[in-house]
Amino acid sequence: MGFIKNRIIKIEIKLAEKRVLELREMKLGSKIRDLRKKRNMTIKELAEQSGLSTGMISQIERDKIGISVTSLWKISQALGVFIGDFFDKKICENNLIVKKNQRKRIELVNSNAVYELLTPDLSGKIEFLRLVIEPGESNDNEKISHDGEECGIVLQGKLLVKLGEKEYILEEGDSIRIDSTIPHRYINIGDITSISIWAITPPKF
Amino acid sequence: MGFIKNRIIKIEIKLAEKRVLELREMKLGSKIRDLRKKRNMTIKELAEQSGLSTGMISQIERDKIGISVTSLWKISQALGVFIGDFFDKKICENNLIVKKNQRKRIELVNSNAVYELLTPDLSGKIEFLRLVIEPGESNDNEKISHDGEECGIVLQGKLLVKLGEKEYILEEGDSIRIDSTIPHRYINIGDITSISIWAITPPKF
DNA sequence: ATTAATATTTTATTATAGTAAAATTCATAA
DNA sequence: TTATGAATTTTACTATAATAAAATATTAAT
Repeated sequence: MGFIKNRIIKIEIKLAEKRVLELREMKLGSKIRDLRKKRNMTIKELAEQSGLSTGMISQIERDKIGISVTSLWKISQALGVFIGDFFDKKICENNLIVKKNQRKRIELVNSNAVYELLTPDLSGKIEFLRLVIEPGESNDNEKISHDGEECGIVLQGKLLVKLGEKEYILEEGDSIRIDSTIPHRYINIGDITSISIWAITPPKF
Repeated sequence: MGFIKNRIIKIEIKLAEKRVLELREMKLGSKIRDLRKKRNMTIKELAEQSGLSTGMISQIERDKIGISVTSLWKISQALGVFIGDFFDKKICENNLIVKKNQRKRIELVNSNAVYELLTPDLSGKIEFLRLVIEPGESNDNEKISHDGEECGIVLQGKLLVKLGEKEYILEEGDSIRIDSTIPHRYINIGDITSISIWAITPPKF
C-alpha cells in the first residue's frame, strides 16, 4: 500500500515536469524573449501591447508556465509576427543538395506527368518540385485540393491552370500563386514539353 | 452606484466572450474536428492518442473553451500534423498571376544582384523569387540570416553557397534546401550570368 | 559609493483549462 | 419500434494559466 502510494506521487511529479519540458523543446519562451529584445521592447511594453500581464510574460519567457493559444496569439500580434512562425520545423543540416542526376521521381498512378523532388526529402516546410508534362497531358485526371498554398513558374512550354471554375494560361516565364484548398489541375496546352517549378507549403506528398 | 455596478458586470462578460471569439476567428476547433474526421477517428480515440480527456476535445472542437499550446501540440502529434499547420494564412484570390514582363524587381543596397518577385505580393506563406547574379558578384556583401528555410534551384550558371562555415557548389540543375537561420550568401563563381529560383518561408522581405 | 527610477521576478489570488464521471445523444441491429 | 452499445456532451471538481501587487534586481545619474 505504501509502495503504491509512493509510485502515484512519483508519476504526478513526472507529468508536471513533462508539461514544461514539451514547451522547452519548442523553445517558445526563448523565442518570445529573443523577438521582444530584437524589437527593443521591455516586458512592460509587450504586456501593454498584448493586454497580458508582465508577470505572465516573464514566466513564459523563462518556461515557468504554459501558455494558452489565445495568449500566444496576442503576443504574436504585439510582436508583429505570424503565430505560426513560433513553431519551427528544423530541417536536416547534413543533407542539403540534390544534384541534377540525383532527383527523386514521383510518378503518379493516374497521370503520365512526372514530378521530380528538388529537396533531399520531405522533412522541411517547403515541397520544392520540378514538374514535366507532355503536350495534351495533365498532372492529374481531376482537380485535387489540399491545405496550404503553392507557387509555380513555367520554365518551358505553356500551362493551363484550372482553379475551381476558373482557368488561367501561363506562358514561359509566367508565375502563379494559388490557395491549394481550391481544387486545381495543370494541363499542358502547348505543343512542346512543359517544364515548371513548384513550391508548396505545407508539403502535400 | 448601481449604475457603476452594472457596467462592471457587463465588461466582465464581454472579455470572456472575446477570448472564445479569438479562437473562433482562428477556426481552431473546426480544423481539429475536420482533421479528426478525415482520419476516421472518434473523440475517444483522439483522446487516447493525445493523452487528453474526451470532455476537453469535445469542448475545444466546438470552441467552448481555450486550449494551451502544450495540449494543442499533443493533438497535433496524435493527428499526425505539424502544429504550425493549424495556423493558416489565406492569400488573396483575385490576383494570382505574374506575367514575365510584370515582375517586381527588388534591388539591393549593397549588391548588384537582382531579385524578381514571382508572386503578386508578399501576403502569402511563400516568398517565390528569381535571382540574377553576374559573374563574380553575390547577393549580399556579407552573410545574412533570418527565420525559416529556403529552397533554390540553379537554372543557369554556377553558384557558390556559403552557409555558416561551409561552402557548397551548385551547377545548373542542382538544387538545395537550407535552414535560413544559419548565415548564408550566394556567389556566382561561373563566367556566365547565374539565374536561380528561390522559395522562402516564412517571407523575409 | 548612493540614490532613484525602471525593469523584472515572485507571491497570493482569481480565472480558466483540463479531468473523471454522469447524463444525453446517436447509430445500429433485431 | 425498442434495446443496446458506443460516442459525445455536460457537470462538478482539480490543475494550471493569468493577474495584481509586492518584492527584488538592474541601470543610470550624481
